[in-house]
Amino acid sequence: MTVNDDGREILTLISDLCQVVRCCRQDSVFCADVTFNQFLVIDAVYQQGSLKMSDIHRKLAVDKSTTSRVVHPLVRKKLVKREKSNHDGRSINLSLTEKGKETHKRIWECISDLLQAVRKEIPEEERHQTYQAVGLFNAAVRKASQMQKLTSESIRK
Amino acid sequence: MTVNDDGREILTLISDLCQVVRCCRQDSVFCADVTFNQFLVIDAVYQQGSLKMSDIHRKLAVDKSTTSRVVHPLVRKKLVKREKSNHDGRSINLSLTEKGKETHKRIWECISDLLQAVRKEIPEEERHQTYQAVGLFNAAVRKASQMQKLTSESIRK
DNA sequence: ATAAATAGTTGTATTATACAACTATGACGG
DNA sequence: CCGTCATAGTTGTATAATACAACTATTTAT
Repeated sequence: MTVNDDGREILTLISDLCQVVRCCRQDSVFCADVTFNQFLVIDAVYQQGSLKMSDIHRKLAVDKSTTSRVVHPLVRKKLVKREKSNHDGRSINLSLTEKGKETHKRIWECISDLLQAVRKEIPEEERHQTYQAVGLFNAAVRKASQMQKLTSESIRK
Repeated sequence: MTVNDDGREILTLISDLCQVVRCCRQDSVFCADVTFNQFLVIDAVYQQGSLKMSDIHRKLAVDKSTTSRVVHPLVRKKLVKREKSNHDGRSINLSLTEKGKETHKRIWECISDLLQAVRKEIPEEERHQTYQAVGLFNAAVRKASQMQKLTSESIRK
């Protein structure tokens, strides 16, 4: 396989990943009226007990404005609570309300089915290796994108 | 690792994939004023020489209306040509214009850098196995999603 | 004390996407 | 041959995700 063939294979994988990501995003819509992005926030806060907006922004790797817009409906739905930080007047801490914890539980039950179904589609002896490889691929694309972005930015200067 | 741990690991992988997919979509914006989706269409038509709208719809796995809306700007930009099919009065064939072919070439040169950068981030002896594993993961998520959708639809009935 | 950096919000805009409803055409069965 | 069903594609409508820019308020560094 030549260098160019690898390129095409990687593009095909990325294209397929786009579809797969879209599938996952859809599946969440019929569960507790929470989008996939919103669930990622709820889940992140759930795991940590409490998170700052800037933590979410970094963890999801989206713009601060996007973080604001994903979190706001969760506050409005009273799933998430926001409080000014004690240490930093700019900072806001997020935590789950009781309702938020119940919602997380319900969504996790929903999404667990999907995740277990995914798990079962992968032969048992290949699971660990598959997870490793997907993680490696993720890291590779992320790093390559960052390098590309820096290159493009320095070209613009 | 328990069943639930696997679920969480799969969710983490999917979440990271969302970010990675977003990175890829962004990188295309500064290249020939064509979005990533539009490039996927151009690329698909380029590889085949000619494709029907329904082929694109199936290949990208998006709604027919989405196919319409991704293709239309390409026709407007004169990168893609649409012609009524000889065999089926409903069907439309797409092919690249000369300008479209040139644009494909330029974008491919752009995106090749990214793809090669991704390639280099993966140790040589692990490349093939990584591509295989990502493909397997893609197929697993896709299949699981489809089964989930069917289950949810039959529950609604 | 001042400048620079950070946290977060809001304005603005683009892109992607799906569901529903529609028209036009083709396939199929009676 | 005709009616029904299916398919191809478009358009209306709407939601969600997302980023850049500009802003305010607060913290940090000089």
